[in-house]
Amino acid sequence: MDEKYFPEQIESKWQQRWNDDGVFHAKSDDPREKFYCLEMLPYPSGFLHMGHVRNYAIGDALSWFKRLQGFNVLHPIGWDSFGQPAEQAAIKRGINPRDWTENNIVHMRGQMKRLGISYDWSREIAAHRPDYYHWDQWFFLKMLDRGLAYKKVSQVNWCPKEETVLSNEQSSGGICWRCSTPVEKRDLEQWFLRITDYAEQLVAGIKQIEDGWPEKVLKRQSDWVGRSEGAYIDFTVKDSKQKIRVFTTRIDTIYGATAIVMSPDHPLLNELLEGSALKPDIEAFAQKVRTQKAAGREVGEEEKEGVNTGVLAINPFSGETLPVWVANYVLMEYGTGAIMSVPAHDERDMEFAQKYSLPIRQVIAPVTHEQIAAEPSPTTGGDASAEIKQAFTDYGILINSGDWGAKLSEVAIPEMSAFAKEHRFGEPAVTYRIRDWGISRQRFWGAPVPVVYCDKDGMVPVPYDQLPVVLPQSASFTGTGESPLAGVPEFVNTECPKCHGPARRDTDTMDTFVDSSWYFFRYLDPGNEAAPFDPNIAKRWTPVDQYIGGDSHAVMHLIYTRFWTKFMRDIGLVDFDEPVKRLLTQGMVTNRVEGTDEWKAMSKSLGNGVDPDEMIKAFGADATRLFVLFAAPVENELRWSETGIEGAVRFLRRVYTMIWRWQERLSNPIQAGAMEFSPDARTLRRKTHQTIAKITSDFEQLHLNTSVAALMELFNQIVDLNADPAQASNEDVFAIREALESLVIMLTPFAPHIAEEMWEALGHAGGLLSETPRWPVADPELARREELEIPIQVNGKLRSRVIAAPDVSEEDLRASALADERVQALIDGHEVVKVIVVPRRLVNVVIR
RNA sequence: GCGAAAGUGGCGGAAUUGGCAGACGCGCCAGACUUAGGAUCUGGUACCGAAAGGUGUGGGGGUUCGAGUCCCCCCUUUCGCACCA
Repeated sequence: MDEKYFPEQIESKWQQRWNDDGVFHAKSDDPREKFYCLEMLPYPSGFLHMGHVRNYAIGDALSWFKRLQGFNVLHPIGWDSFGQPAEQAAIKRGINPRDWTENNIVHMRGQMKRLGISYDWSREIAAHRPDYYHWDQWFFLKMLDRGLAYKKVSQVNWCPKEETVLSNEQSSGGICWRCSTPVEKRDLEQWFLRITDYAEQLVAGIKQIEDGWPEKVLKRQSDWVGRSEGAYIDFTVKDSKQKIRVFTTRIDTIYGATAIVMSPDHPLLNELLEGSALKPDIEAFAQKVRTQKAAGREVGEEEKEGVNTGVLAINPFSGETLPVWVANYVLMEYGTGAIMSVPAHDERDMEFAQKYSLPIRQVIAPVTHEQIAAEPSPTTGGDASAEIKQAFTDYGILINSGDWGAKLSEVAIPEMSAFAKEHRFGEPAVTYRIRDWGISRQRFWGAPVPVVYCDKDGMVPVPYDQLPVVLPQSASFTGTGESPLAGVPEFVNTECPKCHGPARRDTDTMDTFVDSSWYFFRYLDPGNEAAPFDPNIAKRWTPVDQYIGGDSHAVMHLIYTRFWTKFMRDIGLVDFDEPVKRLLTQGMVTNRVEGTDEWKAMSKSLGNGVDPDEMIKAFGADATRLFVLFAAPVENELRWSETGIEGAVRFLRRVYTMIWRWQERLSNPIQAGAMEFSPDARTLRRKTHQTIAKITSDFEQLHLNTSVAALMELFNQIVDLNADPAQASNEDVFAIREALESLVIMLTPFAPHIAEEMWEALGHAGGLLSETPRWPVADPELARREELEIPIQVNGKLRSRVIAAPDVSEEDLRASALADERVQALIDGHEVVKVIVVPRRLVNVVIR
């Protein structure tokens, strides 16, 4: 041990020691209470960036905290190693994706180890290895067995830059999640997973996790699923048996419907227009809309456009005849692809009606609480003949609505739905916005879809005992949007499992989000060759106690993994609905983009990246991690600046130097006996216990920045004591040892290497981790303030203070406030109206 | 356009949830030690004022003995959704 602080020596020493002793090995048969701490597994791009460092530093701090508290902590890591960048490297530079990926993993694993993150490396997994994607394929077949995987031709999202299909979640907002390129639409035959079958559960399950997940993420998920309650209503086409079914959430406005509007893609359209002179015009219009849509969504709202079909339909409630239009603002993907247009009570319908001079009829009137109380009459609340220019979209009271007049919307909606059902022209209905998950990718670097096609037997799943379907060594990487696997005859040509005749393999691979939907279950049992994992072992560790990652995955990974868990529950692998109890979405680490005022996430292409290795080299892993955690609350954006990190080094060095200074004195035992603490020593002891209490509770809420601040405060208090090791009394030594040992233990989650080093210097052999919990427990007596400095206000303004014992009575406090000289001077000549005494807080004298 | 969240020193950010605003750190200023200082240590650092004192948490109003915190209006920023019937 050296008196000077050389981080690289200390860090490599302890990394070696931890590794040799296997201290981060989690054992499934350990009887202590478990804690599963998980960070989102990285894509092996080649280099860690500071965002990773922040992610792992947070998870590591929590893992250490729980370990020191005596929990059996599982803290694993792995690689989300299938995906685009590997293939791009192959296309651009001719490198084999497998070699590229493996090399990157080697480098990044080294970086993680140099950071000293306390992972259980024996559980490391990688998605691109056959022993992992074997189980992706297994899950796919299970879904196929249950009808949850299916193939269909549909309009899919296509990223023109990456030349691949994207799921709806990956193209949210109309742009590619990875490269932000606007997506186009293409008709392709694709594999889908029926996530829509779980739509209801994905909404309902939110209740189970609402205490542990950020509200923001749950709101996005709930919006994404887009549950909507309403009704289907059938409008019979005049002079025909055809019915046009619409979905509405506002059946109470149906008497205000002045048109039916259909999507240009509506399948019924062709039939309805049979023999109509308008057919060519309408088809031309539909084609125009399709072209606009395929080009990708424009920024800003498109003008509403439509054409009258000449067809008429009958409103089943009123018997009224309505024109049927086709318009670009009605989406085939939502509801039934047709709507009833109620201009008076829907903004979009209003805009459309105004443009094409459709009638606007008010059927809902605003209603006040007084009116509700006063038993409203059919005419209450407004003049129906008045011209309306703005849609009134709130609930209100029905007018001009036949038998339903005078009812409140809330009452009319369920009654009218039931009426429609009774008379067989409609029914209550729930619709969802979420669409099935398209998982086919025309890519090489992914898990092959385990299905073959036989001329005789058609589509045949690969039998479970023939898994995994292994990716070939290589392929021709052209980046043309064709599956590279299609160009590998050894792969494509196979034997039909049923008839043993010649057959062709499916040449698409699965979305990499399949891999990440269940990876944290594989950590529990990574070597299992018979199943993805043993349910009994999983029971021991799951659900995940704390998950940490960026919120960019709020409606991608995080919704897929919830879906996957519910599926695993249905096939008996797990016995719960929600995989993650608590979720932390950490803020991004940003850096100024060279030559601009913009702060953006660090990336190679922007040239604003910071290399963690350089930080480690210059300041040490401990200081780098400490700084990242101290610089901002974990959920905030962290704007990188190198000036602050020196403060972290300075702090660590000062603590280290102090330990060194006291080492000798502290390692000699002091005689037990009655202790008489000096006022300064008492102050230090109180500070120590207050700090323990604060940090312990801060950790529960992951307020890591304030924990570090509290450690610094405690250290400053020790410095203020300014004791000389050679002269210090036994009591001082006791107080200082208590403070320093607590400080070292509580510093461990932030700077584990130097903490271990200092713990050893304090005379403890065997390292900080032990069977008995080391985390200090605050003495409530000492953590409480010994005396209070209570502010005295006059008319709400601070005028003086009084020192009092914590248990001072209200009367005494009032008396001492009124006796205060300053206060008396201010009272002089005024009337004391009242004196407010807040126990332990303050006194406010109100004068006039 | 709709929705949500947030506006506190030069900067990152604290504030036991209605009770001493600015903890902790960065930066800056002064001093000490030094051949030297981009090292270290000590002190200072919201604003106005020589001081006493006054003013201060985006702006305006309100509730309260007391408001960074609660309520209303406005402004700004960030994020999410963008025809979801």
